[in-house]
Formats: sequence, structure tokens, C-alpha cells
Amino acid sequence: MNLFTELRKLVIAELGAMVEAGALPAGLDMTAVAVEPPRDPAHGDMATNAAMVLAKPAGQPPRAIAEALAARLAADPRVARAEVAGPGFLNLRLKPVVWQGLVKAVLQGGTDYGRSDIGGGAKVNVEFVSANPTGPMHVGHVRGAVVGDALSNLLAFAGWNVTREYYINDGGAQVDVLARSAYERYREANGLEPEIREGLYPGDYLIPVGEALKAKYGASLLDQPEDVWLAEVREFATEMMMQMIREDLAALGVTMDVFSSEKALYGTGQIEAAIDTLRGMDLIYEGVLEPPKGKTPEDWEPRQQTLFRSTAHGDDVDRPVQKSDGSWTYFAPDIAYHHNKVKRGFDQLIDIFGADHGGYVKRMKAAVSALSNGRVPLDIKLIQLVKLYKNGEPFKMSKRAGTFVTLRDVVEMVGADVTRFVMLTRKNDMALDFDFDKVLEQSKDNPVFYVQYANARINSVLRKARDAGVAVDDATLAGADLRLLDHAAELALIAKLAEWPRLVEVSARGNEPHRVAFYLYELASDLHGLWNRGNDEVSLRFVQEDAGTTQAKIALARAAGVVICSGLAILGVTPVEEMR
RNA sequence: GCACCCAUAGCUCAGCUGGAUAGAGCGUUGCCCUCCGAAGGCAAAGGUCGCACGUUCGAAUCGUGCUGGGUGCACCA
Repeated sequence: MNLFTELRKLVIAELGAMVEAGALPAGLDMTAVAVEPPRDPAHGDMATNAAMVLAKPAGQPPRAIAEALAARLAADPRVARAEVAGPGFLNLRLKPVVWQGLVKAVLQGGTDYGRSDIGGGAKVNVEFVSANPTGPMHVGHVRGAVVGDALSNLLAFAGWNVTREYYINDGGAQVDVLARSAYERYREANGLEPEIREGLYPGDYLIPVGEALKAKYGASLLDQPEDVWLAEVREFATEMMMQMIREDLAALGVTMDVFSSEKALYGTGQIEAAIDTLRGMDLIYEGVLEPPKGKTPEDWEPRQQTLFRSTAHGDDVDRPVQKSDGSWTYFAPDIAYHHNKVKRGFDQLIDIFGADHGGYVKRMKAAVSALSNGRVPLDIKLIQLVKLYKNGEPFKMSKRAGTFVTLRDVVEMVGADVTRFVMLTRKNDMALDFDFDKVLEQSKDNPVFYVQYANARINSVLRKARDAGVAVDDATLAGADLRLLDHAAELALIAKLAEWPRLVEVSARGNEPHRVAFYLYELASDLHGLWNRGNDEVSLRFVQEDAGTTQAKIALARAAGVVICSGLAILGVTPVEEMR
């Protein structure tokens, strides 16, 4: 139940009636008519811009339309007051019974309250993480993983058919480097001195890989030329890395639906097919690129290359898909991979990239636009970096020494729940500070704690009522006499709960899961505020002398708890019942 | 040189896709509390939304041009 869409229906219906009555011209476009929460609650519970939006096409002054509409809306049993304000806003005040009914609806809906069907079952593919399978995931990957997973949860909740996907970059030179690095560890496992040359991966995490290679191959690969062992070791090491990455993701609570392999695109004609598809659209040609103006690379020399005419689809320059020796560039399999996603029938694609890949956005969108004839939109979310702090001091990590903070380190230090919540407390394109101490602080300054504490308080009050012998199961609470919830502070909290379905839709439409985290913080704040007022005004406490009143109050608390749990579920955070 | 991202209170950040007097936390100032309904509460001060034009009933939000910061810029993935 979304009160805003219901009231919008009412507004549209009354506008239609005004057309019928000849008060408005026929054929008006109503799509811009919105019913929203007003910025200032003093203005009312809801506001509509209908009169202002329609003034010009209807050829009438906005206030005149607003006055006429107000008179009609005021007759609805749900509307307590309809007032024209400002340039033509129409502010609505709802009757308490509407809010009381909402509490009941929340309790009956449970965590399905707020679920939406705006996605219409459309198939959306969310590609995220896609870290190179050459080592453990580090903090840089964590944020992308959390955002992608939470976004997937959000879209699923809003009615999309979501596929979470990880693209394994196992086709390029970096997995050869992995194989060579693992081979040295294999030699080490056989009692030889490893030669970790410059350019190889020095990390200790390859030691177990070396040992596993020894267990499988014994000494048979020793002193063999590279072309004998490279392919086998590469596959073996890549598989072990992916195993590790899967476990790391699991530790963070992330489960992928599909792992797609870059290597699998080679030798199957898929790359050729994708390029041929583009060629058939006259988007592939042989040519020589101009050097970038202002900054010509030292070793620049004109080269004849196979180019993708990405400029035909909004890119700034055309992009090479084949090197001068005829082999594919990295971009070619990326095109084939996205072609593959389009062919699998997705209606929408979302890629989550690190901000350092911002340069690829236009060419990737160009490729998808061309390959799908503009049918499939591709949204690319760029994730800004995470700066680590420890007690307010920058937390240094040295890549050169091979000591970097891994995903596993973060999860072990602060837990998956805290990690996930904090990663969503900023818009994806804003840099985020992550302080190992502050995120664990038990105070109002810490949004994670603040939201969890709200839920704990709700559970605490439920326990207390139960101990006092009051039935507080959801069915009983839904049947309580909710008319007892009539205090302005209580109705205000309900109004906040009424925003939840709308917030889900807005967040999903914009692919912005962080909004959920901010909403939960606000909801927690309202809950704490009401709780604090109970310190002075006993009548606002949740547990009362009289069982019926207690049930009504607890129904509100429980409804708030339902929404908090629902929101936390989207973030992938486990609600806590007690603060300990 | 070009492209993309960012710029909002002293600090860290929201701002629901164009709405009303731009919000929150921290910090500051002033009261209150020290009660496990505990891990504080209430209130106040604090703003040229980087700058300048433009679009319209209306702009932090859209467009153009600047300023400052970040990222990336042909056979590396």
C-alpha cells in the first residue's frame, strides 16, 4: 500500500471529473502531476503540484485550478483538509484514520510492505565486482561488491527480475603473470628457491597454490619450459583464485548468480560474431587514429587498426578492437560479453565499475546501444574510492611491500554488517572515509549503531510487553484499536513509514541503494525522538498500564521495526535484537 | 588539449530527477539529565548551494561558459 500513489489516483480522478464537468479542457497530459511529501511537514501531509503543472496547458491561473480541485478533494473521506498555498500548491492533511490504517497495513504486509512492481518483471543484469582473478579482493572491491549486491536486492524488491553477475577477466596477460607467480611457489613447495621477479605477484596467498600444484603434479613440472606448464598452471591457479574470491564474497554476504568467463569467449567465435554484427551496421572500419591533442604519447606512431565507430553512438573518438598484429584488444571481448548479455534477453544492463574506469563508460554504452539497436539501456555506476582511517589517522597500506588491506581483513575487523552499512552511507560517486574505530562506536554519531539501536529498542519494548502478559504477535497488533494512536508525534512517525514504498521506488528507479541507508537513519531518528519524548510524557511510552493501549502503541513500534528490518534486508545487513 | 566525476553551514555529507523559508550529524553556544525508557535530551547561532549568464510560473537540481579538485585518455586488461 502506497499512500502517495493512492492519493495521486484520487487527484487524477478528480481532475478527470473536472474535465467531464467542463471545468478543464479535455486531453490534458497528467503525467507530470505528482503527489509528494512536502518539504516542510507544517504544510501538510502531502502536496500536489497539479494546478501549477496544468495551468499553462489548461489556460487557467494555477490558483483557480487549485481552488476547484481542493473543494473536490476535501470531500474524500480520507482528506481532512485541502488548502491552496504559495504559487498554487495544494496541501492535503489526511485524517488520523488513514495513518492508523497504514499501521495495520504494515503489520499485515510484514516485510512485503513497500514491495513494488514498478520493475514489471523486467530482466536486469547487474554486473559487479569482476575483480581480476589474480589475488584476494581488497578494500577497493568491497564497496563495489556491497553497492552491487544492495542494488540487486533493491531492484528485486521493486519488481525487477535480477541477475547478479561476475565477469572473470581470465583471458588477458595478467593471468599469465599469475601462472608464472604460482609456478615459482610451486618450485618453492618442491624445496627450490622461488624467483619472484619484478612484475610477478609476490603475495603469500600464492604459497598454498604452489603446494596444491605440488600435490597434483609432484615434481613433473620442474625444469620444464614454460609452454609445457603455462596453460595448465594458469587454469589451476585461476580456479583457486576464483574459489578464494567466492569465499571472500560469501564472507561479505554476496552470492553471484552467474560467473562469466572472458577466456570462454575466445575460440568460440563469439568475439568474431559480435564484431561482425557491428560490421554489418557499418560500424567497423580500418583506419588510423589521430593522436590525442595536447598530450601526444612519446612513442606515438600512426597505426592502421580495426576500429569501432563508437562516435556514431555518442563516444568522443572511435576505439580500436584489433591490435596492429591482428589480435583482439581488451575491448573486443568486452563488446562480445555485453553482446552476450543482450542476446540472453536482458531488458536492462547495469555495470558497476571503479571510478578509475570512467573512461570506458562512453564506449561501453556505445557498444550496447549499437548491439541492441538502442533497445537495452546500460547504466554504469562508478564507485569512488574508500579512504581507510584508524582512529582518525589515515591508515597506510603499502602495495609495494605486498601488504594491502583485504576484504577479509575488513570483515574480520568490523564484521560484514557494519561494513555493508557504512559502504552505503555515501552516494556511489562520492569518496568515502572508512574509520575502523568510528564505525564500531556506540553513539548517535554512528549511523550503523543508531539504526540497529532503534531496532533493538523496538524489540526490547516488545519483550517487555510480552513479559507483562500482553499479546504482541503481529495478528493481534493488527487488530488492536489503533484509534488510540492519535498524538501528533505518533502520527508523524507513521507518516515516515508511509514514505517507505515511495522511497523504494525512487531509489530503484535511480539505481541508488544509498538512499535506503539514509532513509533508515531518518526513520531511526524519528523513532528515537518519540522514545525520548516518552521520558517526559508517560502517555507516549509504548508500554502502558492498559493492555489495549499498550497493544496500539506497540503496533506502531512493531510497524517501525518491520520497515527497519525490510530496509536492512535490502542493504544486506542483519538486524540485531539487542545491543551487547 | 579532450572526456567523465565532484564542489551545498567551520567539518563530514543528504537533498526524493524542476517546487514553497535548502536539511542532518559533528563542532560551537546556552539550558536540562546522571532516571537501565542506558550507551544523553532540548534549543540557538551558523548558507551568495564554487562563479556568471540562460531556459520558465519556479533552478542547489536543466543548458552554456568559466574557476578549483579528482580520474582517465591509440597495439596494457
